[in-house]
Amino acid sequence: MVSRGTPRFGRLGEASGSRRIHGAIAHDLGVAIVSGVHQPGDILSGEIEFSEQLKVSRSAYREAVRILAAKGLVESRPKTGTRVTERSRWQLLDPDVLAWSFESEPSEDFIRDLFELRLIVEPAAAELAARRRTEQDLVHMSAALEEMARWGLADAQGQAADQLFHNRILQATRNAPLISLSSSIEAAVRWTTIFKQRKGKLPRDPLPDHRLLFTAIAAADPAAARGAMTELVHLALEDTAMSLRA
Amino acid sequence: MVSRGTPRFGRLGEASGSRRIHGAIAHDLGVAIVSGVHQPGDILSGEIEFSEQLKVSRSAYREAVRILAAKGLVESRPKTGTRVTERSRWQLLDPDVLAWSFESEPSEDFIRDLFELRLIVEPAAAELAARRRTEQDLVHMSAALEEMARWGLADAQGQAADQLFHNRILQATRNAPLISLSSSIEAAVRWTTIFKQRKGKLPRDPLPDHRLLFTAIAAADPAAARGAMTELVHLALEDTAMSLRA
DNA sequence: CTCCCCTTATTTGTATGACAAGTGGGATAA
DNA sequence: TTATCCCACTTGTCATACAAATAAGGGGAG
Repeated sequence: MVSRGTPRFGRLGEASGSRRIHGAIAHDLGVAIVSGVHQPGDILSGEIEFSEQLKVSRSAYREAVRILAAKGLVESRPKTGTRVTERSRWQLLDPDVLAWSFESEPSEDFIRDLFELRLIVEPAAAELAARRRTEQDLVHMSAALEEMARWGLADAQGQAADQLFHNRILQATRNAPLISLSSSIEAAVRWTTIFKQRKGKLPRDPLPDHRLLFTAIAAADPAAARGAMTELVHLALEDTAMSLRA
Repeated sequence: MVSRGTPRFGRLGEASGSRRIHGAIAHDLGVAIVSGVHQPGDILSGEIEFSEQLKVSRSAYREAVRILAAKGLVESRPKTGTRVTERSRWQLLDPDVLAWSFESEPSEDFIRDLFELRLIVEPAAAELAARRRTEQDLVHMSAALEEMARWGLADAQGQAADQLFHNRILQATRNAPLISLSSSIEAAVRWTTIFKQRKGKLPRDPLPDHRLLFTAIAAADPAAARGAMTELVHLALEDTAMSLRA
């Protein structure tokens, strides 16, 4: 059933969900599903058989399935078994599902769709931030921007600062669901963007555009903030497409 | 620890996740968390103790916790126990989390934020639909609209047709992540809107606005489609706010 | 007295085996 | 042929035992 040889052990870091066995299984199975190894409609082999193949207990395997079911990837019923649900029912914007998607060379279409969504949401978020940011928010953004400039964008610290800067902007929108959505997407995309540094360089230095965005938000200029963020997302799209094609 | 008396049995229908015990526990615990009974930082009593209180096996309880953890509501580690994570890490847009939120009288703020997000996403979706809809899409939308008109909006069949109509529009965007996002939100909101029919009536008959939206999409007029959808979301906001206040 | 390491108790994680419940499909009878 | 019932198969639940992780407290060295 499962075609992978016998990985068993999750990757190295990955922070959350790889240490415990059920997390590792969920991860591997999740990747196998989003990458098309198990296609919608496919029925996974029974719990006993599958768990024996993986050499884990049925409990651990079942907990993994519960995780996947919670994200809409599978659905299990007595007698029928556990089947992969159709793609339209997957929680594509769940952070884990996104991460799994980007781990296995997502399709061009998916990238396009995702950035289309970003181009809808993030400029609007920037606009809200420009309207609602407090002085405190500006202090935070500015600090992150400084860090970004100090370390450079090739550096890991610089990447972290970049992420922090964008997060500060989201916080300024004071909209929890919007923050939840955007940070999920940004985190997933940024994950892949790390590789871009190795092969080839950036299409263009993004720092000036970041400063422009900050200036617009500081000036409480919604239209300018929207425009600057739109530009940044476009840049990110080029980066991502480039790093995935290479 | 758990303050609820002894429900044990989930509600009546609810379709998914209430039948099996682990689903019921996840549901009850999920509601308890989003409604603030267990606040972020709180540590739930140990697995043995908690599962005994609920009179279920430890396995069933653990599977429930896995579900909640997959949605970011809790986080469990050895020795420390299972603690409710801070709200910023919750997957607020997960269909189940949304449903649980609406089950327990969500705060005004949350409603406001959610509709703010809808006002960002859905008009944009309508715009995309106007650009990309095929003749086939129009046939589907038209059929749903007819059903809506036939049954009326007070009827369950009419509600279903309404939902179908909006879903057809989303399908026409050809953007899977956007579909995933919008349908989650719409489903959750519509769930509450069912109650509105009982007490008080609608602010205004929404059917003409629906027809306007359809016409705009059929005419491939993105700007008009955006405007019409914006109007519809505003209407929905009034409905929802009204039904929750009452 | 302070700091560090190490032991230990506690909690989650995994394993195993047995039984209950549900359900699709085939056997059976009209 | 059609409808009904029964059965085998799969997931769901339970109970118990043990392993692994780790926060906290205690003891020893400086």
